[in-house]
Amino acid sequence: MKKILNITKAMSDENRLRALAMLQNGELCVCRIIEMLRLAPSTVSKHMSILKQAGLVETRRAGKWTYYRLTDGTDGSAQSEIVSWLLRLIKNDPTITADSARLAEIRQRVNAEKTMSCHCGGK
Amino acid sequence: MKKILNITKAMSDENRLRALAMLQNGELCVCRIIEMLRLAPSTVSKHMSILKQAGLVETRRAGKWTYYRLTDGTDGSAQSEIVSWLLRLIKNDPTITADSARLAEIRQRVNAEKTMSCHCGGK
DNA sequence: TATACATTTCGTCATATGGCGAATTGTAGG
DNA sequence: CCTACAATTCGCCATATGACGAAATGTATA
Repeated sequence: MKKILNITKAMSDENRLRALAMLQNGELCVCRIIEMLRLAPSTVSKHMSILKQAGLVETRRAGKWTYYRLTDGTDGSAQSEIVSWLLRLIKNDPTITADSARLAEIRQRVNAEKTMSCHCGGK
Repeated sequence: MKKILNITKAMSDENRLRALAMLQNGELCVCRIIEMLRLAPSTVSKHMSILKQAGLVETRRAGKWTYYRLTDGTDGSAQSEIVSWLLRLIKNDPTITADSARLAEIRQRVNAEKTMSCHCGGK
């Protein structure tokens, strides 16, 4: 029961849903998610840890960066089922489509800055 | 988004999950749910209205009683998918199995009291 | 209409949650 | 080692949530 509540509680916040939706297109480092959600780093970190605690996302450390990705859904686990349900439902939400567009821009910019030392927000 | 959050928030409370699980075996009047959850009537009423608002349950009025049931799942709606996922997951939870056992007792007692005027709790 | 009973609504309280900035931790590079 | 930067943890605040009892509402029946 505790486990299920972890999952449903993790899904019951708009910003966390937005983060999950963003991750559909592949892993993102925290700084990118911060940029997308326009929230304080500490806030985003907390959100991501809640998603991770629920088993909905996994992390990969690469140097100074931590990359988050959706938990692999090929195992038919409870998490993967629910996440695919969720993502299918919110796909057409205005907020989500706006996020997607902005994320595409960010990916382009990041790509262009590949050679620079700072990949994060790069002001 | 609002709609999805209504659903996920509705699912992110233990007592509401217990109520949903109970309804798998058929509709129940509020007084029975009160008895199962051992919560104040006002509290249970609030919980049920949240589930109804999310579209997870429907009501039927019969005289003084209001019966709640799971929303019909034959339409392949978002709600029915998520509820079946949820119920499958919590089926083996200790709290839920205990609830089921107690519900069976209550159904028996109620059946025995069919001829009495008060069907609810019958102290 | 008056009464009883099931349910809901309202007002209140304690706790949970989401937000932030400051301080801390971990890692790469000078 | 010392600095810089990504990310997390901590402490605090405002709001949301879940609990209750009291009062209101709806319905059947005397």
